[in-house]
Amino acid sequence: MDQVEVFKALSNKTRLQILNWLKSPATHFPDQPNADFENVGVCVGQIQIKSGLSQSTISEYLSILQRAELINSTRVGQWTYYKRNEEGFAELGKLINQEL
Amino acid sequence: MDQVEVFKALSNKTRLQILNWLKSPATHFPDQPNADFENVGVCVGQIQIKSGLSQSTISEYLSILQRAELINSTRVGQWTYYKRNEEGFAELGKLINQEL
DNA sequence: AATGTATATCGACTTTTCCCGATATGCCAA
DNA sequence: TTGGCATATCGGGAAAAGTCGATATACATT
Repeated sequence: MDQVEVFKALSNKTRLQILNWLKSPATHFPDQPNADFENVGVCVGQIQIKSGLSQSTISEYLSILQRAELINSTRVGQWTYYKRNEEGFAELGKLINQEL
Repeated sequence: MDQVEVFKALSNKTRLQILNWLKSPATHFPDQPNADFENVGVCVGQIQIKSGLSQSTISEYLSILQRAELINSTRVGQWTYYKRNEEGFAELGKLINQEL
């Protein structure tokens, strides 16, 4: 886990918001069809709509968060679903408490 | 504590290093004269020398860290001493565990 | 095979960050 | 009060991040 990379990923209001939305997908994305939040998460399009930013920006943001190991993706057909990677958050907590 | 601001402050290798140095000042700054690390911390010049970056850059970095509430400063004569603000780190830990 | 939909990638432009050197400010000593 | 340090601030140039629209890719449906 690259420290600078993870903090950069967290240095943006929209990306922080996305992480927060993904904490309770059923609440924040009630319109996702065939929702299977536990297993796969939320698809890009839903996040994009809710964010109000462009499709390309959100796609980019999601890969930044993924490179930082804060979320995971699963491709199902033409959709890519993203969900939080709680192991990454645990590692981040340890980093803050022990290394910073 | 502004979330984006604190993560931006942490998004830089040199600034992370400074925070780490300030964890054990006696080890990292053995040459500081009249060291009173517990009370005031380490002065700008010592940090600047150790970092290898310019004086203006380090002064700037220290105020970024201070605005993020991660360090405190004390002015004594012509020196400004900086030390870690452990309350800020505690708050950051809480942020990660509870809000992110 | 052709079309439609979801996502990723590309190219461009703007804003922010990274650093520097030069200058200003504040404090101390002669 | 003049000169010398320590630090802060200013102005700028280069690199990175933010954000978009356009295009490419990948899959699904007809």
